[in-house]
Amino acid sequence: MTDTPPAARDGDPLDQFLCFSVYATGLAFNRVYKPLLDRFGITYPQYLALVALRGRGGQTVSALGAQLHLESNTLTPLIKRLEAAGLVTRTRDKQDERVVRLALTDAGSTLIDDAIGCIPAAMLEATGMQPEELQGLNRKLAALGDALRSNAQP
Amino acid sequence: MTDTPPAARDGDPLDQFLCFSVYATGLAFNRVYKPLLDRFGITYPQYLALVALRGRGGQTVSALGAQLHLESNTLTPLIKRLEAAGLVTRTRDKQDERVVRLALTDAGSTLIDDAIGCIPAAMLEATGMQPEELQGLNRKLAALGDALRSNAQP
DNA sequence: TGCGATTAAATCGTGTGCGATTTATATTTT
DNA sequence: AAAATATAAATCGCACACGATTTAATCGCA
Repeated sequence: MTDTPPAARDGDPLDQFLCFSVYATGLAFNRVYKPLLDRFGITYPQYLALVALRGRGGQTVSALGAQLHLESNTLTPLIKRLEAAGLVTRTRDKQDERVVRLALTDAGSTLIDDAIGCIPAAMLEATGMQPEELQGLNRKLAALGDALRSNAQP
Repeated sequence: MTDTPPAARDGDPLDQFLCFSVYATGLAFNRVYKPLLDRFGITYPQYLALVALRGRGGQTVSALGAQLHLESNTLTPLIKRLEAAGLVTRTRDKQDERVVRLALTDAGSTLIDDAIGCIPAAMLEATGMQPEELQGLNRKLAALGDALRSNAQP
């Protein structure tokens, strides 16, 4: 039993880090999503933005950012690509010209409805796990994310 | 009870997606890590690479990529930045000139030892959770990541 | 032996993330 | 009302990720 090489016995030292599991699982999710989303011509963050806009139209960039935990420096270019693809409209608010209001176009609405119709099921399949187990993991991870955000710098 | 606005009752529709919790928690981890790593002049992926190289010197780019779940298109520039910072050496293997062997410099070894000495404790603090709880989450997430990778395209 | 396949890294282009700054508009204060 | 402050987006530069391709070296096998 003593002839097991250290690397094999210890495994990857990174595997001890929860942050690494989160990081690597995020990469893995992206790789499963990519071929599915490619058929719709969108990226994963764009998919998230469309889902968020489907839930509530007329949102500002800041409000969308609050949902995605992103700011305008990331969102503005992303949204402009969605606008260029004809999926989203950007309109300056008449009451307050500083804010930009976002909405799905008909094409964007149709696309995200179609995507929601097939992608979540494919992703569930790819996890090979039971929905209840994934839901439990989701709750714990969401709590962890909340804790980290509440203890971050700003 | 019927006067609760839908958005408040349902919450963010994205919150139903486990992939989003993974994504958003990854962002949150990064934001806690950033000020800690800034003091060492490295990024989070660079930190992971240094930890992996500390565990085992003389690795090839591919072997490091297997640990990080990344490939040379991502790693080569990252490693070159570590080399430029004097933390890592890149050496062509004499037996097989295709492979590049990586090792920590003394400065790199000292830096990552110092970082390991204080950062994990600070991160644990930032989660506000118990180590056992985080370990359980780590195991479940690692299993999820493995499942996703085994069901991905390549 | 030689030449087509294979392999390891590197390169390139696109799309995020994000700190820092800028621009434009609104609000507050005096 | 004018100046100072605050706020919402946008812009800029840098560092990942990653698909696709390229370059260089090794291998395999007729």
